[in-house]
Amino acid sequence: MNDRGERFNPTSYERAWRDRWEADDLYRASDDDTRDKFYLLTMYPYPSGDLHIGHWYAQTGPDTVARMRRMQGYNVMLPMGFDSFGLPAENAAIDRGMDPAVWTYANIDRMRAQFRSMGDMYDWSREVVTSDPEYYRWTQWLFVQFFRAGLAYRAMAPVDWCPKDKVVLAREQVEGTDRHCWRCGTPVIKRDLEQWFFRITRYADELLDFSGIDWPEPIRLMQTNWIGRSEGAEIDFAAEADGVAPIRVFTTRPDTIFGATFMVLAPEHAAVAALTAPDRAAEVEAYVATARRETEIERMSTERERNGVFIGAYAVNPMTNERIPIWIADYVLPGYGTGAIMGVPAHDDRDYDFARRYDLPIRFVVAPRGGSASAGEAPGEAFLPHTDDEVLIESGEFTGMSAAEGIAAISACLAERGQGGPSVSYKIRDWLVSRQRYWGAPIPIVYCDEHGAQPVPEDQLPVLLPRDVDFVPTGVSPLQSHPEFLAASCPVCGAAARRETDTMDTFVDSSWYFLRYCSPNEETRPWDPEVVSRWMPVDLYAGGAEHAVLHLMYSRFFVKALRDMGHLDFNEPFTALRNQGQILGADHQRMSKSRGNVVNPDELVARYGSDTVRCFLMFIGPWDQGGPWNPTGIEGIHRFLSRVWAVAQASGSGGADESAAQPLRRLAHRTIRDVGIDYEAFHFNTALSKLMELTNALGRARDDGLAGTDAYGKTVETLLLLLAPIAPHIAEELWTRRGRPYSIHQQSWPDFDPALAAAEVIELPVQVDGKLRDKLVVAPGTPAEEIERLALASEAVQRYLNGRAPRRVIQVPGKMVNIVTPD
RNA sequence: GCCGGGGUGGCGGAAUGGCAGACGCGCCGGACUCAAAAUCCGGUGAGCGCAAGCUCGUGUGGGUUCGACUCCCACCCCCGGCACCA
Repeated sequence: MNDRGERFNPTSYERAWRDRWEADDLYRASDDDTRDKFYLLTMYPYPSGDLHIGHWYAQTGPDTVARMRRMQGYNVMLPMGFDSFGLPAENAAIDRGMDPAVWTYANIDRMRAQFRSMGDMYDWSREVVTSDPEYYRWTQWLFVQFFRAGLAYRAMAPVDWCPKDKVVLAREQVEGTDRHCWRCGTPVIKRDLEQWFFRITRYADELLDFSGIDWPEPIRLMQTNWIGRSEGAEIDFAAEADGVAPIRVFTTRPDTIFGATFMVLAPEHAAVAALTAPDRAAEVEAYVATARRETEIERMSTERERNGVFIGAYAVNPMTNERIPIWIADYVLPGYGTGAIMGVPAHDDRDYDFARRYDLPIRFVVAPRGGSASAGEAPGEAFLPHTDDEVLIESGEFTGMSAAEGIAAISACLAERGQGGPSVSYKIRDWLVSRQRYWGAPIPIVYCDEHGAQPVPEDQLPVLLPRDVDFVPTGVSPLQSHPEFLAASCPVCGAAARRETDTMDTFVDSSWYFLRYCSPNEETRPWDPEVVSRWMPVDLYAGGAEHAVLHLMYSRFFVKALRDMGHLDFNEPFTALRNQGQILGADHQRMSKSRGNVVNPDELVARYGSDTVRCFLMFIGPWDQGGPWNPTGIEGIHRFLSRVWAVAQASGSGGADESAAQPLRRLAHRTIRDVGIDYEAFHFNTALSKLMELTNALGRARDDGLAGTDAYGKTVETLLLLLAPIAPHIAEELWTRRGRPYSIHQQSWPDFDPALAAAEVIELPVQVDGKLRDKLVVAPGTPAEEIERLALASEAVQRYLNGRAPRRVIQVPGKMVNIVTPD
């Protein structure tokens, strides 16, 4: 012991405080609190085994904000849980013979303990584990609601199939550009299988509307692009073949129809077989077969040459009445638009390449207004008109119109003639939710020979996942070979029926977990609607940007669909969203066990304590930026907290000069103002730098003999209150050591006095021609004329002015003076 | 290719039209010590100068402005997303 108190030793008290906070239920969020609620959600983790430093990074920022909100008087809920269904558990079962449930729950136990060492203010009484039957019972219940509402349906869809293992592979189990099976290396093939879908496309337009939610612009753009709304027209081209219906194409540029010189169908298009001329059949069949075998990656590649085959049939352009040849080519995708296009080579890059390759006519029908481009000339490249400076040419009655006018007029004309009309296409597809996997929530459907697919009655939920299954890879899902699981009876007629063996995508689990947190113990319904409408929507959601178009869009879809079914009374799940950056390995690569670059925080916590690790992570840079892991500098943060320790325990003798401590008091008020702003904006690094400045100022004041002043003591307590959200343990320890009442986390956030926070004197830079030459020290509010007089009187300014009168004097009040010299 | 984010000392970063480099790391010097560690104090963008001070400096090249890291135009590089969507 010395006069600065005992040594800073966080391990001596951190754990004890966490135990006490937990024993006292300090963070229990009450449903009946009358204060304003603040629901802060962080993305729950997959229980992969151990927490890594990235989890600490992601969680510490939101915890800091949650703690400040609580001190500001909000009823804060910060829940935590586990997204515990998924492939890694099943892999552990296959590779190591472990029961996926045993593996998963052991990981959860370990991670829960690691989470507790962070000191975050989670309300663990609300914990949600998605693989618990008490949870997935309601995931299944939701599936049934979607099914009844027509939002869940079954359809054939191509899936990746390993011909050696005879098993359906998930997208992430297909590796490399040659698309081989991750287990045996055999190239995968496409197979059509019955799959379950959620009809998210029904909400495409509403999902494009982000009004009223405060989300990062990049995320909104990613979702917008993913949904990919395009306005245009559908146009019927009569087929020159007996008994074949007109072929409908989708185009965003109906104004260019007079330039359509051929038609291209996707190889999968339903009309191909009927249209193909006998002498073309062999070539067409070969092409279709190749396209079907081809991998998505090959087909999607923009590098490859566009190729196709003529099918020996013709269609009629409804505007020109010309016969145009029909081709098939794999650059036309079966799933977008109508799977058929009109080829306008003069005004579309892809059609241009195709026409050049196969010597198809290229006809210009759009030209610059007043320009002299003539049709029929071989162009250097296709050009895409997109402004009103261009007009239609060679387009019959539409010649002379702008592109926009042409789109409207031609669409209207086609509609009038019953040959199509305005139309909208989307890139987004319905959400494929079935997985041919074991470790997920079973899809609650049974198949009856008589009544088809029937939902399991709600009072029979959950459909429990059997535990006594064999994980030796046999090529089929373990559920397929489990007779007791398969056997069911039809809910309609009671006859023997077969149970669905597919399980749900884990993104279904995570599309509603934030609702379950509100009333996690409901046994007769998924949530209590009253409690949900009290807590929801989430006020602030913090997590990684990698979920921009998956989880974050699925959750929006769920909320909108459940609203329309009458289960919810709001439109959006997450009012505000903030994305943290990603902590990369020291090698600048994404952290992963296989790369061996994962940083485990446990040993850092053991060495420096939780507060130091928290502060260090928040100090290394802007929270939304992330970056490669580099522990250099953690000592500096440890020193900072050690200085906090020292200045908080300094004691002074009486008779200290209170007025000499006035600058310290002013700095304290300024710091209250600035740190509050920074925490709210997730600028934790600059908040900490201001706390360091305040701490350093306290150290100087102590060395100047001011430790006994009232201002010093007040400033120490201010420092502890501002530090409490980001370094909760040391703040509590020092607070109670000063004899202040437990707990600092139940204190009010300090107020600042704007008069004290304002600067007492201003140091005003004086520039000559924009270059700094001198500084003036003036009181705030000094009149401009006085400042100008002082600036012009400056010796340095006089030297540059050299006897001349200034041409101009520019002042920015409180900021600077600039003197502009003549010439 | 398209969309988004970014590029500032030896390093992490601060400043979003007004003193570039706050805060911290590292390094250099000093105090304390028999010595070291720890701690504390001072210095630390580059160049020139004994100094006062001057010049240059925020990816590159232009521009706007009294004044640009910040705004505009063109380009280079790094990271992320999408990728034949008609």
